[in-house]
Amino acid sequence: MQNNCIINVENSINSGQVFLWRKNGKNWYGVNGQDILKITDSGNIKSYQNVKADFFRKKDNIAKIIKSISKDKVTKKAVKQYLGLRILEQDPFQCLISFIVSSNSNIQKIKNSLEDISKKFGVKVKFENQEFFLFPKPERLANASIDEIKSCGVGYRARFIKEAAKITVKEQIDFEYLKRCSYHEAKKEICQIPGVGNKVSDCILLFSLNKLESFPLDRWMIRILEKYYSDKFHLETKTITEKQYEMLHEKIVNHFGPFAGYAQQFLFKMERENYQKKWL
DNA sequence: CCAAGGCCTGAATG
DNA sequence: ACATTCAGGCCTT
Repeated sequence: MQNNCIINVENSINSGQVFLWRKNGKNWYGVNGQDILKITDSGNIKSYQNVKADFFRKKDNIAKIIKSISKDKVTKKAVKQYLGLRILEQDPFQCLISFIVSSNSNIQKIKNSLEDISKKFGVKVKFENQEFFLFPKPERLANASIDEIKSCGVGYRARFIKEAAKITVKEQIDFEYLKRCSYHEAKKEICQIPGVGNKVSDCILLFSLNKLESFPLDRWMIRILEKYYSDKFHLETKTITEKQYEMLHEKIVNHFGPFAGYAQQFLFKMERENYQKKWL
């Protein structure tokens, strides 16, 4: 019971949720929208803007969640192995752009691109004697040229980024509303944004909009399902169509329950570690 | 509704 | 060296 309350900062940051983070000595520093966060090894957060954000989702009853998602041997093992791994609650706009950038890419490149975007369009600040660039505001990216954005190494995603920023500025998307409404409603809304499909939207919903039943199905998760859950979720085709994705997600929520997103995060972390994949 | 092909980029593979 | 291939997908045909 007590053990379940521990937060493992390292595992949480190094699990493919966030990209603009670096370790300096014992402390982690990261960009979260218009804020910079410092996390000490004991898990205390200091905010550049003095904002009290629940970055580690302490509001979640983690003991209850872990009990809820531990439906089979595989998740039980993953949860035990990476106890303290948490879903992070990020700035929604940064999260949106981050996962548009992530599509058809990999962690190192995503990190590089996002760093370039911050440097080029974000405001430089000093925090604890270190230099940081805040994540650009939607207005700044909405007004940037496609070529300027492309210079950050994002290729064809540049126009998606500009368009997503424009939609945010025009308030055609309301993150505060999306935080409150249902998973399906929020998903429908956010999939309207160009460059945001099934997988990317599930990441945004899980990591910034409070939708814990969201279960991003990327290549790794599909591989994991094939490897450990072939009896429960039979996957025949190589490419997952929209309809199949939807049906698969329904089966997944039926199995793992309303906090399926946590199960996804533990499984993803476990398998990537098994293959010794690099993080930040 | 499904399948196939194209897309920026850079690190890894042959 | 150089050419493929591939990587946390999405969009168009």
